[in-house]
Amino acid sequence: MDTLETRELRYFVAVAEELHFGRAAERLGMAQPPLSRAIQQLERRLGVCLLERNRRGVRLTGAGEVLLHEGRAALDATAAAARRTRRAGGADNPGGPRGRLVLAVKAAASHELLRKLLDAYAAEPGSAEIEVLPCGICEQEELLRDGRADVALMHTPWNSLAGFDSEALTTEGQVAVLPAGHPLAARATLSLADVRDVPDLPLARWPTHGTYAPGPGPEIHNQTQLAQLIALGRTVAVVPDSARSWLWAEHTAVPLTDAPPVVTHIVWPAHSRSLALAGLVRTAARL
Amino acid sequence: MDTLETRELRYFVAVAEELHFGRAAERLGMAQPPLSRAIQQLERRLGVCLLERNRRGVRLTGAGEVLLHEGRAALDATAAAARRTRRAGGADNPGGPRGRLVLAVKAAASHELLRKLLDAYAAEPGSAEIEVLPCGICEQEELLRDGRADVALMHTPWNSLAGFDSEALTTEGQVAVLPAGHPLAARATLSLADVRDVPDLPLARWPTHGTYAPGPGPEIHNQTQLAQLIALGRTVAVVPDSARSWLWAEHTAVPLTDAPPVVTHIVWPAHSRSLALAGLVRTAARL
DNA sequence: CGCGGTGATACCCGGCAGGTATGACAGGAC
DNA sequence: GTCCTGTCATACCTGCCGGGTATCACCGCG
Repeated sequence: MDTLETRELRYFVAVAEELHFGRAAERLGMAQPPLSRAIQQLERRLGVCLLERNRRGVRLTGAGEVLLHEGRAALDATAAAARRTRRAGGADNPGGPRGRLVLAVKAAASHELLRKLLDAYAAEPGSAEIEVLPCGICEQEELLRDGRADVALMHTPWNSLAGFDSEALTTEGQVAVLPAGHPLAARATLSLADVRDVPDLPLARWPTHGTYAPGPGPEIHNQTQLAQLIALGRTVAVVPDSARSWLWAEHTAVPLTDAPPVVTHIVWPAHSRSLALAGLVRTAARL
Repeated sequence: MDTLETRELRYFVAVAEELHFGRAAERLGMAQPPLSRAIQQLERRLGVCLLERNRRGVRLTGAGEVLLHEGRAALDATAAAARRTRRAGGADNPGGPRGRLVLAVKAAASHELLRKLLDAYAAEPGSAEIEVLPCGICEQEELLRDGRADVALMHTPWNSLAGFDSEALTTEGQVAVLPAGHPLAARATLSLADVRDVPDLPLARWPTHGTYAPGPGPEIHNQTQLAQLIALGRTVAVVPDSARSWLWAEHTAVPLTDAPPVVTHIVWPAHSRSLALAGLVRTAARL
């Protein structure tokens, strides 16, 4: 009578994202009429109008917005249930590996810490196998939510940690990375205002969920590209202390006095009950 | 091919909780054979053995345990999606009430704070209607997860806050509530060890998720009952400072020196995006 | 005024969810 | 041993509903 099926949620999320029944149906691999009917049924069953059909296109109502957000969360949760169950399935042999953990890390961040953590955990008795999944910083939350990863190393203030359990591991300051020859590179320290307003060195921009904030600086896709652009004297970047390990000879790092400190956390889904995960977190907390 | 339907999750959770196909089928309002078949299909599709069928009864495998936990979370999420969408449906008229918020509070806790919060929020321009949902302290987390409530006032260390966003509001100490005539009632302060080891006054026990921890003290169902048992000289209780407001003349409250402080938080689902909720949290933070 | 593009409707069909009847098997009472 | 009982699995049937195709109704636009 009143329990949503995941099929219905999948359909609605597709329509709400495309705002177009035809395209949504194509994405779902089905014809348009059954999709229309399914959405109508959904609206009737919920007793709520989800979409506003103007003759030209479709718009979300308030309730539609709510269902889009909540539905995505629910779909993530069911996908996570399936994935984690599948992964737990192989490890039914007692005495064998106590499961496998997937650890999501931002590519090339916290090398040092990651190495120490993996070594220390591998030395624990009865430790599980750890699969390291490199990814962009914005994907980590999604990976944890939909079960593709079990645990992640995240960095505030960039990641939000909302909805997860976490434990802080290390704190570090931030530095400005400048071309070695630049006048500012001679300074002992800088402030954020200093590096934001250099007319010949616009601040590099990183993508957030695939899109770039507006600004004069170049759009950065990866760390190598950033390093090159700095070396060429085209931009400046603000990065955590530990990033000094990948600097070139043509780079100079100057400490920033007023940049927010970067805290590395180990993060996992709040309801997790995995023994292997508990062991990894305990090991991390002892580092 | 690989996406779980909520129907399958509902079925599996029922079987995993009952550990008995017949009873689970009855609970689900269906016959046993289709249920058996559905679970077999689920196992085949996941490629994982979930249940160990010994001729006498059923047991969960490791993967089954995982699916029970994750599946419950997924079912809660879909139920929350349905409920929140339904509730958002009424408020489609712009200019009308900006939605309605359901606030879960432990019955009879934080009277004072609640009153101040409701008054302050009602005075805000454009504030939503607040429905107060009294409940036991253990139900609050479930209510938030499955969408029956949007926001709650919780009290650490009893509630866990894991998986939610929260903001601390007030901190208070705890007191021991004793019969007025008892020798300990004459003391200016007490320690936890003092009240735990009184032979004639065993510490009252509150239920946790419907069950009681073992111990000598009486099992308490509600606050009135507790008050009466204390007045009769049958038990002693440890409660937050603010509970002084409901004490009887026959009660004496003595501050505890080493009890953990009780922090009242306002708590909401981490992914919530409701304007009304944001307003309420802002109001609470200013108190 | 036709034409293209949108979502809705009408109708049909096949698969699968669900029911009933029954089987297979283990354990207990005697 | 032989019942009987309680368990889950199998066999088979049926009706519903999810999905497909064809078509309609409507609007905006050249």
